[in-house]
Amino acid sequence: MGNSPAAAAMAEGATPTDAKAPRTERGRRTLRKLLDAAAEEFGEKGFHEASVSSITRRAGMALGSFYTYFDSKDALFRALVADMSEKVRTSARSALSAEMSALEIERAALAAFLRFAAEHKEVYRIIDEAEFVDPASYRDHYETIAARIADRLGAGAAAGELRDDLGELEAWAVMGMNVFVGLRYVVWGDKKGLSADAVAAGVNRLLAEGVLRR
Amino acid sequence: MGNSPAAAAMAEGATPTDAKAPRTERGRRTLRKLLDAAAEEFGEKGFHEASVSSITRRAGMALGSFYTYFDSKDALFRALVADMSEKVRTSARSALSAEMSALEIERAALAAFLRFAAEHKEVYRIIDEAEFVDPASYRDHYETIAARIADRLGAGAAAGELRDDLGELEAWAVMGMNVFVGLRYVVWGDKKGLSADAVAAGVNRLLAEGVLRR
DNA sequence: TTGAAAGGTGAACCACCTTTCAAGTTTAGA
DNA sequence: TCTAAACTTGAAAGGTGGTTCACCTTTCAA
Repeated sequence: MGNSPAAAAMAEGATPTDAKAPRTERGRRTLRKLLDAAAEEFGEKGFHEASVSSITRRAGMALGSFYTYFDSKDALFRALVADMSEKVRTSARSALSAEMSALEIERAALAAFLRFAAEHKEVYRIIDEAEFVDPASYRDHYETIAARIADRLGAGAAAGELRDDLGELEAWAVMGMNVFVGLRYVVWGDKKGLSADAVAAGVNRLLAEGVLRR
Repeated sequence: MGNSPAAAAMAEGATPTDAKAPRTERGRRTLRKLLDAAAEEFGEKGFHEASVSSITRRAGMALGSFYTYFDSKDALFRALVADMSEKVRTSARSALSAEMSALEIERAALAAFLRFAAEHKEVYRIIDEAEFVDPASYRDHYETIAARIADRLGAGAAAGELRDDLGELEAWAVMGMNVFVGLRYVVWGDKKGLSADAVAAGVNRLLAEGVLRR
């Protein structure tokens, strides 16, 4: 939140028309307030319950100003999804380093994602709702992440650490595990639940050993 | 679709007031047409884009008749979620038999779920949208399924086949894998994609062996 | 200093849909 | 057969909230 999500949205695949680029410093500040307010509002209420007037109220500006920055409520939502999607990917990637083993990489990526989700519980709601408001972004989000996981698995295989028959299917399975344990232990988790590291460790052991008794 | 979803909804935890029980044969037919039309409409358009008038048009009846059977659009949606949720659980359970090994049970459950999803692609949209329209049902749906998976894993451990430290975390991980491969290969899958059995086999191998090269 | 562009304002417009209702038709059981 | 209850009908009430617009204020480069 706060670090120019519009610019991030532009850098990604989002249509340039999603946000109208402000030309002055004041304009950039206002756009940022709008995006932050929208993340809160959509996160709390969901797309349809959220209202443009409530978002502008939250951002401390008049209703009409909204349309200086976005063509529609939908366009705002699309910009937000692109931004969140980017942040999710960045959060996982920044936790990785080259000297980790393939398994450590998966553990670190999941732990980082879980920590990010804990700080930004809105991401789940916002990205999930994109399935209905902006299906293309939704699909794109998960396909991009799956592709990244598949790459990591491929690299692990090339290094001789992982099975060399891992592909897209396994990448989607790993992604599904990660998303669902995040939903359960981070978004719905109570205070005394498992920590991000504990969850990541458990999932990692599943990847390493499977479920069979040995 | 068609086998008295209202009754199923009642049998489950859904509020009895979600659907008003018809008293004549004609009424039961009308309620069924309404529920089937709603499953189509919500599946295609999502909750908010769907309209009561379009649903009644699809069902071939007057707009006003809707309120003979449901108090609101929300109530209809709730009844539908309860019904779909029940069907998902039934589909997996009916594919299992006692003489299967723990691993075979997981494979069969996933294959059955995938086949069900292939025939009822609306389930994904309807259940996913419950996150926004009826959060309690959404959470309930996944918690119930996770509990069932956890039970199966526990039984496998008791039989000496599976690790005896598998719990809720692993159940959520398995559920996540299943849901996501279903999304990718069934809901979004093209004609020439992997079959339900091929997907289930791949996921099952992950459960059996993990990702490490051996 | 100045004026054109950028940004801000909020009342009002309007399209869309859920829900109601009063009046008709059908069903089922006595 | 008869009648009360069940069911059907579609026009219209009523609410909601996204979007527009004409006018005002601020910014900034020349």
